[in-house]
Amino acid sequence: MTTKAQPEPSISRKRRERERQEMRASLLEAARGIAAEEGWNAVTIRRIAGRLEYSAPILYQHFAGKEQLLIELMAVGFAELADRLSEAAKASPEDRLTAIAGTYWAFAFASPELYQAMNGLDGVPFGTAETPAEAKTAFRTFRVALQSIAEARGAELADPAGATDTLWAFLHGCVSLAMASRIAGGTDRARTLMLNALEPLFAAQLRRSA
Amino acid sequence: MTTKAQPEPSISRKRRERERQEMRASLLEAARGIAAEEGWNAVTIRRIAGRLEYSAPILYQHFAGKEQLLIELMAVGFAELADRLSEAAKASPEDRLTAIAGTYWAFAFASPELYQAMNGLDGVPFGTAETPAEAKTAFRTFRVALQSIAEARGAELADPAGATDTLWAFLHGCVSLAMASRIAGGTDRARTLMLNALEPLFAAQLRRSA
DNA sequence: TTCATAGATCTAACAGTGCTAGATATTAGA
DNA sequence: TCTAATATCTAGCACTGTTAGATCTATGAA
Repeated sequence: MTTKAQPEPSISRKRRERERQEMRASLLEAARGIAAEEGWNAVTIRRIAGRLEYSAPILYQHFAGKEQLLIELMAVGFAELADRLSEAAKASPEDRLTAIAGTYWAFAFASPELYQAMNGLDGVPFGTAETPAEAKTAFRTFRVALQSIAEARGAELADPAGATDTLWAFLHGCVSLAMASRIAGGTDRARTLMLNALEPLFAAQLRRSA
Repeated sequence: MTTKAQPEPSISRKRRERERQEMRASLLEAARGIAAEEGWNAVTIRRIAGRLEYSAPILYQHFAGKEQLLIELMAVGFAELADRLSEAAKASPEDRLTAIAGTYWAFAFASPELYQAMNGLDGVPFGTAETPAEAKTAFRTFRVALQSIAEARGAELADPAGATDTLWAFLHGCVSLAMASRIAGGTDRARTLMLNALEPLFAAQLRRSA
């Protein structure tokens, strides 16, 4: 592909290109703003455009469709997260691990709408509905199993409920990322990583039996 | 609330009640089937009903709306998961931890559509789209930080990429559940649990420097 | 057997969705 | 001042979840 020598873009052409970029950014910001205020299922093309006092089809001058806009927003989120993580990595070596994790957490909860877009959690439809009884049963089963394992080792869980939530979160994190093809190497590698980390994570939940 | 003595429901009344329950179950199964075959955003009321050769409004005879049906399906999923977990808990104490985790994993990937409904991952819109460059940057930042921490301890990561994915998955799992109000005790407790488990999880990724 | 009623199911419609085609303003540069 | 490019809009399509009202069908009593 040969790059033809451009005849120096005219002054107003440059201005319009800049305005295009600004419009594009405004659309992204509008979508994010609506999501922040009313959740992702309030985000419609008409409302995004309306917030900037434009009509709906304007969006297609800047994005291939709604989904493309969301993907772009996901990229924005990851860029921001990378920034913050590298900032947190400047903490002293002893504090660094906590700083990184704390920053990740803070980022997610400072901009839940972004975090949701980044991780395909659009809507979070069940967040409001109370946890169904069946879910509690599943959790309880899990907790009892963990306790039985501890007991078999002549120990007990320091905080049974906490241990349950912690290990459950880990399993869910592994599955969730693997299912979204977010772990390089495919599901087999993901599964192995999960199983490998399981033992130390569990062991840390134990204390000697009284 | 006083329970009035019912005049013994007639025979056909009982039959119709049973048929109602069957229809209800069929609707749930139809929704799940479509999701399994074509993903959750192919699941529309008309298609659910159509699969049973009914017209759309039939759904409202059994559920308050589409979202209610999904919530019901989530309950079905948790019930099934609880079943499998309690089965896995019958493994010998040494194998039990692995059995539980493996069962959780197997359940999720045997019925991804159910797992998605249970965890508000409807659509998984970005699963197909390749990971954006920004996400890779964020991962890399994270990995470099982890390596620097290891180094500061006079050790190194046995598998840097694996350690990165593992810890990332854990953070994501914690945030994701906390954000969906799935961890009792609120976000503060969730955050504490996460930070507490961080150290052992990280330590397990180390090996002495060569 | 006849008939009013309760129940099941449908058709038609509504407002809202993402998206597209075609018309219409607005601006740029000759 | 005029032509061409750009920006933007209006109108519409096929679809979504949902509701109202009509229409069948089966029930249990007279």
